[in-house]
Amino acid sequence: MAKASSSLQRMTRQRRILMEVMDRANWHPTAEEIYNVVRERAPRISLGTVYRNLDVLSREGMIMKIEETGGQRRYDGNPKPHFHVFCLKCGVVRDLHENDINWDGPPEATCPGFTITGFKLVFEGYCSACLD
Amino acid sequence: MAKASSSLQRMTRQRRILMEVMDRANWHPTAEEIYNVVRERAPRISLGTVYRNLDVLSREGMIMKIEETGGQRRYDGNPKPHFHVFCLKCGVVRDLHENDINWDGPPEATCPGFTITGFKLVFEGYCSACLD
DNA sequence: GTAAATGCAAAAACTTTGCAAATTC
DNA sequence: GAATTTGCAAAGTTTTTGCATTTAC
Repeated sequence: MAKASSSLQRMTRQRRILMEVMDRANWHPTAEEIYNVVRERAPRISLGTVYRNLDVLSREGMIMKIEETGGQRRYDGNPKPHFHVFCLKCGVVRDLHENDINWDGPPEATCPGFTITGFKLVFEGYCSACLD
Repeated sequence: MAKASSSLQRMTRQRRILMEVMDRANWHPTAEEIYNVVRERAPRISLGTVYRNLDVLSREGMIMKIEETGGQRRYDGNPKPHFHVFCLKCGVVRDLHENDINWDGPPEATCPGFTITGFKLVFEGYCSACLD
């Protein structure tokens, strides 16, 4: 089994600001949107640094990466288990909490102001070839 | 509510071959991989046509688009409800069927040859602003 | 002091699009 | 014959990367 070494070795100013921004974000921004917010406090930060840190934080389980959005990837500063719903037309993403879901069989959810038509469920882990 | 008009108006040679390829695909290819297979039978097809048809077919529910893969989007020729598992390291995607999942609460799955560490659940539909 | 992280800019990767020509019904 | 679809090529988007410099510990 691969050693789970932390990738968070140095708390740089840029990383700290990014973490604070994600912690306070109450929506599901794209990397570029995050970049624009972080830039208010770290004007010289680069988009590359934002991407690198978002990768680190999501690998460390401190944020969530949402790929199933029908468009650009989005990020969620809340790492606690919860789920999402997105609009097939405009792409907006909203949170869904465990309590809003009927777990009696394949999940069903109701979300005020949303007509849900389906869901996607993807598990993740390691195949035996990659598990050393 | 928007009219659910079919986007499959003409069965072109390219579209038919693509549909046959997807129907027989027993793995989860990327658009480019599909392009390479289809090209064996339709050498002049363009990657743009592949993308356009993959979009049409997934909007029509004839194939599945898998975005939550940690990398490139992948496509699944099987439109029947089923789920996926992917390797966080090498990115391989495998199928999971309903019966392999424990639906008693938040889903748990076992998949031979796979160590599962988590899952993502995303609902889709239409927000009230987009539902006309 | 040393290794990790950044900024910059370029490149890579992926996807969409405009338009004339070809094709389907 | 009319409207859809294609091929081509270009452009658009999104993400990653190499490398010299800076920064954290």
